[in-house]
Amino acid sequence: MPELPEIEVLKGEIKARVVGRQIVTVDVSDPNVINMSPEMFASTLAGKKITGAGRRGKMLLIYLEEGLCLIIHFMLFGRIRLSPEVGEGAQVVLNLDDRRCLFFSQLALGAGVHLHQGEEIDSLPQVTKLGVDALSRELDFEQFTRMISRSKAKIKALLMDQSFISGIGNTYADEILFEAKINPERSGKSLGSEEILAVYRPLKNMLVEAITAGGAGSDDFAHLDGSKGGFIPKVHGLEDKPCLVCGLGIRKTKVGGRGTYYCPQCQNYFRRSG
DNA sequence: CAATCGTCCTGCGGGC
DNA sequence: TGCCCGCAGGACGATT
Repeated sequence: MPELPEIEVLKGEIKARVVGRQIVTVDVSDPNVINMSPEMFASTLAGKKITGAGRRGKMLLIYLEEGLCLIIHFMLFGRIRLSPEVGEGAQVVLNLDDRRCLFFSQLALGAGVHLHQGEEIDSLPQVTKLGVDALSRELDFEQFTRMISRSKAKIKALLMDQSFISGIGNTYADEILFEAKINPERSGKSLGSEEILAVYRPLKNMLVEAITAGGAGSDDFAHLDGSKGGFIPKVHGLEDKPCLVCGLGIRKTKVGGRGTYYCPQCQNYFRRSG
């Protein structure tokens, strides 16, 4: 499922390949995923030029002429694709002036393509709720330490809490904690300064590396052209596979109701690293 | 078929 | 005692 790096990759692709194009017509075959009548949606978008792209947490922004903005949340399986032909299962199709179309599919569980005025975006409830962006310079080590050490919640739950830090989902939370050698069940409060640094470093670095790699290589993410990213998880989704560091089997549990993968040896709960 | 995913919401209980 | 916070559990919908 698309997290911060995947959205960032899509944002770059929109900027490189779609900005400057004009939307000619719009087809909506699933009105559930938009936030107004299909007629209003289509007539508002028709004739508008695509002017930019952005991101808020795990949401993709597509800016248009006249201050309009599409805000897209992909949730679990949502897809966006740029192609000369509309793919199967397209729910919303933007037909562009170069005969290509930008279309969305597999939007479910409240995922959607919502049209707003650009200046409204940062007042939307789903945006105001977001905590500091994981890649923001504002989230420096001091700030991160303050936030983590104040909380009794489990570190994995904290990393995934979008109102706390935005952009990190289940996959990268597991990968960051594996890299940090910190057990996902440890509370924020229980972490010493070195341990917090051990989480902070991969938090910043891994997200950047994943963007550079073109996002996740998993089946649930694809680029605008359908190709996959190159980021391969070391623990997430790899139950019973040998840990790349110690060779012990990777274990799966639940933390905060989410499937959680970790190495019981490298991420021993009682391990103390300092 | 049932588990799963991310988000939102509700209700419970522990701890300050 | 009262309040806040963490967290479990359910709803949602489609995919594996």
